[in-house]
Amino acid sequence: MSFSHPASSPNVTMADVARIAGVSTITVSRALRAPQTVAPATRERIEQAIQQTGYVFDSVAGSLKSRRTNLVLVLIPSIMHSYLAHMIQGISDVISPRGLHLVLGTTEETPEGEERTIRAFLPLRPCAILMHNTVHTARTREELLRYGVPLIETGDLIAEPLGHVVSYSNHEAARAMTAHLAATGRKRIAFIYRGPGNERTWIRRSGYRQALADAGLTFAPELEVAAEPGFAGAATALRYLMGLAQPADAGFFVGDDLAAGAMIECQRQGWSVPGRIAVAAYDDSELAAHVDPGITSLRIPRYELGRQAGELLLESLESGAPLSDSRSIDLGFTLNVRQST
Amino acid sequence: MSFSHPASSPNVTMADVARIAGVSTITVSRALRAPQTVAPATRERIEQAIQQTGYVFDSVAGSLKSRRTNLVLVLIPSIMHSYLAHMIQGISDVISPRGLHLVLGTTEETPEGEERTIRAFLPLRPCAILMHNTVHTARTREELLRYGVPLIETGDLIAEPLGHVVSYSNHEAARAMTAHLAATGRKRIAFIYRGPGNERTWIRRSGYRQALADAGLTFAPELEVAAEPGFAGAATALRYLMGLAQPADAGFFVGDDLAAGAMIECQRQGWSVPGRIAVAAYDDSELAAHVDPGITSLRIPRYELGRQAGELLLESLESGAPLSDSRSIDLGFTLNVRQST
DNA sequence: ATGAAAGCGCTAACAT
DNA sequence: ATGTTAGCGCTTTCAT
Repeated sequence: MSFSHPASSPNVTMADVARIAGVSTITVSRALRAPQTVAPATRERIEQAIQQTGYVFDSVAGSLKSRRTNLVLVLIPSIMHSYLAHMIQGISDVISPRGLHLVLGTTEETPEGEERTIRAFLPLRPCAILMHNTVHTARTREELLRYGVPLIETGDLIAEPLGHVVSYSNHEAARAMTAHLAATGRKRIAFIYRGPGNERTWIRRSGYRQALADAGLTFAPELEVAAEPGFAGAATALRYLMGLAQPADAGFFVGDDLAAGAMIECQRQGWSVPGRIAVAAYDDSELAAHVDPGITSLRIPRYELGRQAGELLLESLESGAPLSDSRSIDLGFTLNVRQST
Repeated sequence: MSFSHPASSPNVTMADVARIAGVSTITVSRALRAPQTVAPATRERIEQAIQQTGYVFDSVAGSLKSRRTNLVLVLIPSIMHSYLAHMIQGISDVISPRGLHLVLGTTEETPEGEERTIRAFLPLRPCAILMHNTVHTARTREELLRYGVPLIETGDLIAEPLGHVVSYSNHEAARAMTAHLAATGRKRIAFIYRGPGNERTWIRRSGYRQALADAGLTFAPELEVAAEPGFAGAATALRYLMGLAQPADAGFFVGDDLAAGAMIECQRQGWSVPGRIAVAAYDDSELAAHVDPGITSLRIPRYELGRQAGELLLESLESGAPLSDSRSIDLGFTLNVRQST
C-alpha cells in the first residue's frame, strides 16, 4: 500500500537547530542524548533553538545510523485475553521509563501465526523480543536466533528455551490444585479447559493427571472436558459432568471465567458448592475472591511476570551478553483456598 | 541509555541481494513492494537470492528515505482496562493485514500524562495516531496538529475534535439508562462511578442528571457516589446508599465490574433485586447476561469501535485528505434490559 | 568540549 | 522493465 500522507511535513531537522544555536549537528545530538557532555551554556542555546523551532527528534534516522531501535516486540496469543493485560502493563511500566516502546503483535495461538507475525515485524528491527509462548516452528527458532537480539519467553518454564525465561510451572500449578482437591477427599475430579486448548493447556493437564496418579485416583477420560468459550460453555460442561453415571465431585476449571460460569450454573441448578461439587479455578480473579462461596484459585503473578521480563530485557540490552547465557526465572504461584473446595 | 546490543549483526543488505541476483538495488526494492512491476524471471532470481542469504528488509532505512513509517500509535488510559482490549483487537485486525504495526502508549488518565507520552512517541514518526481520550492539553493539540498525520479520537462524540471521531454518546447512553430506571417507577436512582472519575464519567453523569430532570425527579447529591475500585468499593457504596434515611431504590453502576460487585453484596445482604433495589450497569459483559438475575446493561460496541477507527485511519492514509476535513462516526449503543431492573 | 567527514540502507526522481 | 544518482537525518569515528 502506498500512503501519500507524509509522516510529518516540511520538517525542522537537527541541522536547523544546530545552525540557530551556532553549533554543529553532532553537538545537538549530544545535547539530546548525553547532556552532561555538552557545556551548560551551549546546552542552553540548543534548548532555546529547539523550543523556538518546535524541533522533534527523528529516531528513524537515528536508528539507521546507530543500528539500534527502541522498539520492543511483544507477541501475545490474542489481545482479548484479559489475563495478559497485567503482564503487558508490567512490561510497559519497566521499559517506558527507559525510552523503549512496546509494539504489540498477535500469534493467533499457533506457531504458524507466530512465524507470520515475527516475519512481519522483523523489518522494524526491534531491539528485543518477548513472546508469551514457548512453542515455535523450526524456522522461527532459526530466524530469531540469527536475528540476535535478547529474547524472552513467558508462558511456561521450559527445558530448552531460545533465550531467557520468566514464568512459573504450569505443570506444578495444576498438580498442586488437583492434589488439594484430592486431599479434601474428592474422587471424581474433572479437568475442564477452554477448547480447543493450547500447549499450556496440555502441560496443565499433565499436572492434573500426575496429581491423580500421586493420589492413587483412577484416571477417567470422561472427566477431561473441552468447554466452549464463555459462561455458557462452562455451564454445558458442568451439566454433562453432573449427568454422568458416576458424576464429578470436583471441577478444576482451567481458563478465563470458566469457574465463574460454573458457579452460576451451580446456583441455577441448586447444586451446593462445595457440598455436592467442589469448584476450583486456574486463575485467580477479583470475582473468585468475592463471590459467595469464594472460589479456590491459583494466583499467577501476572504483573510481576511482566515486570521481571522487562527488567531482564533491560539488563540483557545493557550487558550485551550473548543469547546463549540466558536466565530462567521461576516466579511461582499461590494456591488460594476458599470456601468452594 | 546506551545499548551495546546490535539490532542485528553483520547484516545482509538489499545491495547484497541485488548483486547475487544480478540486478540493481532498486529492482529488489520494487520486487518487494510492487512485485507486478518486475519481470517474473527477475523476480524469481531475487526471491532465490533472498532465500539464500536470509535477507530481512530494513524498514528503518526505508522509512528514512520515504518519510513514512508503518507505525500506528494507540494511546489508551491504561492497559489494565480490559474493556479496551476489544477495541484494540478491532484496530489490530484492520491494520495488521495492511502492514501497519500497533505501538501502545498509556496516558495514565491525565492530559499531562498524554502530553508526556505523545512527546516520547513522536520521534518514532508514527503514520497515524489514535487516542482513547478527547481532552488534551493546549500543547498536545498544537503539537498533534503540527505533526500532521491522521488523528482519531475515541471515547466520546465531541463537538470540536482534533481529527476524526469514532464513538457513541456517553451522555445519551447514561441518559437512556437512567430514563429506563425512571420509567420503571424508580424514584431514588443512584449514580455510582469508579473514583476519582474522568472526563467521560462527568459526561455520563450529565446524562444521568438530565434524565432525572426529564422525568421530573429531584436531584439528590447524596445519590452520586464515587466508589473505590473493585468489588469491595461497589459493596461499600451500596451499603451506604441503602443506609440513607431515604434509601436508593435503583443503582446505576458506571464502571468496570461495579455492578457485579453490587449484585454480590445484594445477595449477601439478602436485598432482593429488582424488588428492593434495581441494578443497572454501564457496560455489558458476559457476566451481566449470565448471572441470575441478569443485569440490565448498556452494550457499547467496543470491537466495532476499534474496527471502524482502523478503517477510517486506513482511508485517511490512502486519501491523504487534510486533517481539517474529518469525519465523526456515531456507532450508538444498545440498552439490554434484563431481570435486574 | 566541540567539529568534519563519512555513511547507515534504503527509495524518490528521473532516466533509458 | 530496469538502472543511475542523490540523499533522507541522524550517529560513528576520528580529530582538535
